[in-house]
Amino acid sequence: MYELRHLATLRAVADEGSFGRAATRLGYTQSSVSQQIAVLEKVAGGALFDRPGGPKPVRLTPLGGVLLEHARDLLHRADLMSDAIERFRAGDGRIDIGTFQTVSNVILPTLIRELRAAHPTCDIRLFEEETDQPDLSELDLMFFDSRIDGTDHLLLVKDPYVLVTRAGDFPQGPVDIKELDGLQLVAHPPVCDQGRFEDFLTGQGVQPQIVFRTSGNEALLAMVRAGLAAAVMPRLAVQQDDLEIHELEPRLPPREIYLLWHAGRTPSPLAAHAIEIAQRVAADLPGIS
Amino acid sequence: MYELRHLATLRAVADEGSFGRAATRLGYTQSSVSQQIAVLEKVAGGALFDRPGGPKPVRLTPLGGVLLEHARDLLHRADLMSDAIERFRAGDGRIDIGTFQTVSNVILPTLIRELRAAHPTCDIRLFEEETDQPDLSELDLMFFDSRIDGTDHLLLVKDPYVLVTRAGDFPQGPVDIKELDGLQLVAHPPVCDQGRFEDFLTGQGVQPQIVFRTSGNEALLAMVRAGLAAAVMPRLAVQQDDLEIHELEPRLPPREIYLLWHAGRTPSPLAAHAIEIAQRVAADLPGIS
DNA sequence: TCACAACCATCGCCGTAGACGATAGAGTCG
DNA sequence: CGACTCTATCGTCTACGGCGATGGTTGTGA
Repeated sequence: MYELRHLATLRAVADEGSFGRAATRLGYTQSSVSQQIAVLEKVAGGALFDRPGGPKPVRLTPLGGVLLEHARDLLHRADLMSDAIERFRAGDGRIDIGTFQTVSNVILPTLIRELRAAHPTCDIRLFEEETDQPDLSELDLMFFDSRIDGTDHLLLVKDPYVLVTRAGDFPQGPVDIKELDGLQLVAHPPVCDQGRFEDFLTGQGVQPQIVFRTSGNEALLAMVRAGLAAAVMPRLAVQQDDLEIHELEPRLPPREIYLLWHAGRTPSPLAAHAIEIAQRVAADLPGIS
Repeated sequence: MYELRHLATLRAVADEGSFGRAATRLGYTQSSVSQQIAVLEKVAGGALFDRPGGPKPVRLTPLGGVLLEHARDLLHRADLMSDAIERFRAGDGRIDIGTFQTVSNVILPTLIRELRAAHPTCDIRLFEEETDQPDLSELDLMFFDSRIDGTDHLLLVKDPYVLVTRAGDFPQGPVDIKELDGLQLVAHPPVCDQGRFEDFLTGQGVQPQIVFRTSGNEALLAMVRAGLAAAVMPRLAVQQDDLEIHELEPRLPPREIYLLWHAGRTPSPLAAHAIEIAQRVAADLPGIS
C-alpha cells in the first residue's frame, strides 16, 4: 500500500533532483530517503528514478512521472483535508438547527448574527417543522418546548401564557383564568405545549371557545387587532406594543423553551458555540424567567 | 500526519458501524482498529466516533464526518493511482516518438498499428523535425539517420542511395557514380545523412548539379515524373513503381536508420515494446539490409 | 592520470509504531 | 440481575523505518 509519507518523499526528491537535498528539506537523512524510495519502487514494481551517478541530478523514469502526477494530487488534497479539519475545529463548517416560530423571531436572529460574526464562513441551515414528535437525528441542535427522551437539554426561558386584547377591551392588569371560561379566543393549534396548556385549563374547569387556530403569530395578533377575539398565547410570541397584555391568575405553568441536542453525541465546535450563545441570548431576554 | 492506512480503517469503521467488524473486514484485530482510530483522533484533535456502548453501532461525530468525506476522496484517488500504475506497467500510457519523413511512411504506420493493437488506450505522440541536432530529451524514442552521443541505439536498416529516373531516360541497371558528375538532379536538403552522402560524392570528384531541393519525397518524385531532372535519394524514400530505380556503383555508404533512446534512462514499458516491434518491422522490410 | 568531490546503495544498530491476545469496563436486553 | 456485546487498555513482541558509517560510482579539476 502506498503511504502519504512516501509520496511526500517522492515529491521532494523530484523537486530537488537529489536524494540528499530532499532529505535535508524533509528533516530526514539521505539513507532514509533512499530506503523510502526503494519501498515505493517495490510497491510500484519498477524504478522511479534514474540515478546517473555523480553530481548529475536524478531524473524521473516514465513510471515515476505517472506516480508523481498522482502523488502531487493526493498530497494536495491531503493538505486540503488538514485545513478543513483545522477550520472545522475552529468553528467553521455546517450546523443544522431545528426551530419553531417564536424562537425564529426572538432568539434565532441574534444567535445567527453572533454566530456569523464569529464564524463568517459557517453554513447555517434552519428547519422549522411544528410537530409533537420532532426528529432531531439529523439536527445538531433543536429548539423545542419540552424535553425529549435521549437528549441533553438547556432550559432557555420560561414563557408565561398571557391574554392579548385590544386596548380597552379588558380592564388593565391581571386576568383571572375563570374569565376565560366560554370566552372567544384565537390560539395556536393544540400541539406541543399549547396542548398541555389547554389540558391544564380544562383540568381547572375552564373551557374557552377557540374560534380560530393558526400557528402564525402574526395572523393571531391581526385577528385580535381586527376585533375577532382575544388571544391566549405565550408572551414571547407577542412583540407588538399596540395591544394589551394581561397576565393570567393564578399563575399557570409557563411554556418552557429548551435547546435540545442528542445525548451522547459529540457536538461540533460550532454547535457548542451556538449553545453558549443561545444561553446568553436567552438570559438577556427582558423580564422573563 | 495522516496516513492512508488509518483513513482506510476510518472508512471501514464508518461503513461497518463497529470496530470489530471493521477489523474483520481489514484483517486486523479489534484492538488494532481501536488504536488506529485513537491515533487519528489525536491527529485530528477530537473524537471521530461516538461509542454508545453495547450492541449499538458507533456513529461518526461531526468532526469524523468531515474527515471521512475527505478520506473517501483520498482513498478513491489512491485506488485510481494504483490502477494507473498497473496499467502503465502493462504498457498503457503515453509515448513520444521523434521521426522523419521516410520512417513516417515506411516503418511508423506498421509500428503504430501493432502498438495500438497491443495497447488500445495508449497515447502516441509523434514529432517530426528535420534537423542535424535533434533534441531527444523530451522523447521516449527517436528515429534518426545517425547515432548521437549519449544514446542507446538500434540499427534498423541500411538504406542505399539510388538514382531515380523516368522509364527510358537511363539504360536499365546500375549506374556508375561518375555519370552523376554534372548531372542535373533534385534531392533532399543537405542535412543529416544527405549532407554526408554529397560530401562523399565530392570526395570522389563527383559534383552533380542540384536544381531543386525539398524534404518532401513526393515533391521530388513528382519533379522526376515531370521531367525536370533525375533524383538521388535513399531507396526507401521511393515507394512508386512508375519510376525506374538504378543502383549506384561502386557501392556508396548507405543511409543508416537508427532507433535512438536516451542512454541510462529507464524506458517505459510501452517504449520497450515499441523498440521490439520496430526491430521486427525493420527486419521484414523487403530486400534491404 | 590521479585525487577529489558529489551522490546513492547498503549494512548494522536501535527505537518505536503498531499488531496481537487477554482482560477490564461500559452499556443493552431479556 | 446475569448474559451478551461492544470498546479501551495493558503487556508483549515483531518489524518498519530512521540514523550513522561505509563503499561504489560518476564526473571534475589539477
